[in-house]
Amino acid sequence: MEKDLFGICPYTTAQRVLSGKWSIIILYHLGKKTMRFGELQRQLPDLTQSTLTKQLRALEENGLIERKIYPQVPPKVEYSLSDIGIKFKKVLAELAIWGNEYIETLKDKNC
Amino acid sequence: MEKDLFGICPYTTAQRVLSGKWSIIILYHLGKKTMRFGELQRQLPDLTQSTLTKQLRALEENGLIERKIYPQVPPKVEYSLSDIGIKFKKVLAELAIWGNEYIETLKDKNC
DNA sequence: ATACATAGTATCTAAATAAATACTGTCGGG
DNA sequence: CCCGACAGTATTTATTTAGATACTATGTAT
Repeated sequence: MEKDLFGICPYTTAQRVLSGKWSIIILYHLGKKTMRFGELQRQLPDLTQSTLTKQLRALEENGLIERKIYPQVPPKVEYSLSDIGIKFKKVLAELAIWGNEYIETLKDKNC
Repeated sequence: MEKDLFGICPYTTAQRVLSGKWSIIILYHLGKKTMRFGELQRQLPDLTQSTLTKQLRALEENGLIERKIYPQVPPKVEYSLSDIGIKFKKVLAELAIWGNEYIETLKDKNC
């Protein structure tokens, strides 16, 4: 992990972690419970396996999630939120409130 | 504005608005006060004028900000948060708290 | 021996995003 | 008549991100 500069603005930092198409929903699902790869994939039918793998690796790199490998066959790998990932749930909660309000405004404009 | 589907998950919706490299910081700055284009650009020296224009247009399309043109010469254009943009400030507040905690964890791992 | 389940990798292509750079229009001041 | 201020546009290029598709490993069950 070769993360760079300190003293970075918290907003810039957050943006870096959240950009992309799937980070928020993945964090939301893992926030509900620890899940295996396959289970998570079933929650998210719109991304392919390789994309999901990449997203998970990125979140792991950034320290938001943890990956626990059980030495079994067939493989078992569990994904869960890290400590800082758990703290992110507060953001998710506000995001959910806001997202719903936003959806309402779209309906009002019926577009 | 041809935004599509309703009944969308609030997380997916939020993600769509936040993806990209600059949305959060721009919203943060406009949350402090209404600003003219040039003033905003001086706050954000890391993006070029054309990139800033595109980001602002995207946020406007998504209904998060408003753009007020004063018919003057030289031109004066003010950007501000819309109603739903103002509501986003609650998310920003949580994001700031989390972002700072996240930066702390990076320091602990000194990377 | 063969098939199945799980969690991947490896490549390649496509799409989306951002950056670089140069150009535009108009009014007032010098 | 030219310059500067402001807020852009236009075009091209580069970078980043995601998607499609095919392939892998291994132990158990049939």
